[in-house]
Amino acid sequence: MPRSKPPDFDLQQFLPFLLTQAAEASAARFQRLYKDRYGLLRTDWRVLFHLGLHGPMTATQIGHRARTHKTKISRAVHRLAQRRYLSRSRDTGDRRVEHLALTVAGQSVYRDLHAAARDYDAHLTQGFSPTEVAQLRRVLRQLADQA
Amino acid sequence: MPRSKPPDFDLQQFLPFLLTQAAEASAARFQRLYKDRYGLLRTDWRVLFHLGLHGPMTATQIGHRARTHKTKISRAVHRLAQRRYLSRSRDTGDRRVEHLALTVAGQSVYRDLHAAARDYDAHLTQGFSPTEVAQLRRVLRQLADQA
DNA sequence: CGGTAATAGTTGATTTTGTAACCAACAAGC
DNA sequence: GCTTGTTGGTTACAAAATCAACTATTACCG
Repeated sequence: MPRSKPPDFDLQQFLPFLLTQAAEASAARFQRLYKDRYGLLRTDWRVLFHLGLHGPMTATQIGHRARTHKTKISRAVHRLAQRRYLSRSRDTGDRRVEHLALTVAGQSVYRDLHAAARDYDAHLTQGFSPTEVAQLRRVLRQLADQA
Repeated sequence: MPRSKPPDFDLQQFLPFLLTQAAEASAARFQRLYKDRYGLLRTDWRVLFHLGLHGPMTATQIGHRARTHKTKISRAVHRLAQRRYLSRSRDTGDRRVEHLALTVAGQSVYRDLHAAARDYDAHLTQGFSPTEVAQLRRVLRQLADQA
């Protein structure tokens, strides 16, 4: 008895599956950069990037922007502080809040990875037209935002 | 001293970041279906789907198609077999390989989730033109394949 | 044959994540 | 002031992912 394959649904075309595969493939190669060079985890470089791009922030602010759970942020901050890539300082007004900022060492790591990220993004989008790329980013953002 | 923000690189536009966010957002809502209804893990439903779509396969074949590590597959197969969603049978020619096939119960789960996946995919792509969607899938596949 | 290498699949140890509970500081209402 | 609720952040414990090592079987090759 032959198996019926509905022609209107292919797993390889299923968006969550496809998105995950594209995300994992592209993230895997970028990971080698921050992992091999600096022993960072994914959340670590995200925190690093946020601080590098936007300047001093609090853990909650980073978590909000990066859509990352606060425990993950907390542990990443801990690791980065341990390596002296960032410094923590209590807010004088609200003593629950901690302001995070990159140290000189952290800034140097950030600059290196920032350049690497820019190159890698250019490499990834190579082979597609600027229009395609712009549209891709727009659609992806929309998919990410429709919570 | 004000911080210099290179205008040519925004983390929110960085492809691996954007892809991961879109993937996580879309996967998270689909997860509720297989997790809440059947207590399945992500790899579980992937194995289930592969068997449902392509008929009996071996663990290695599934892992290859789904780009999933063999230990993940092995444990997913174990869970599915435990729940009697699939049956395992040794190959008579090569006694290392095991042929996996959905049981009647497994097929029923598969059909339910298959329909849900189809609906969900339609829901996700709603709001985009067919051209946009086709292009999106094409680009994603290319990104996923450039190992 | 006999030995080495390759393949299918599993298991165990270590790392990382997820979930919930938690502490400390603040805010609001009475 | 006191109680109740909220927020920023950490910690504990369970679930899951990762990586390496392992068994069993087959393939290759002298």
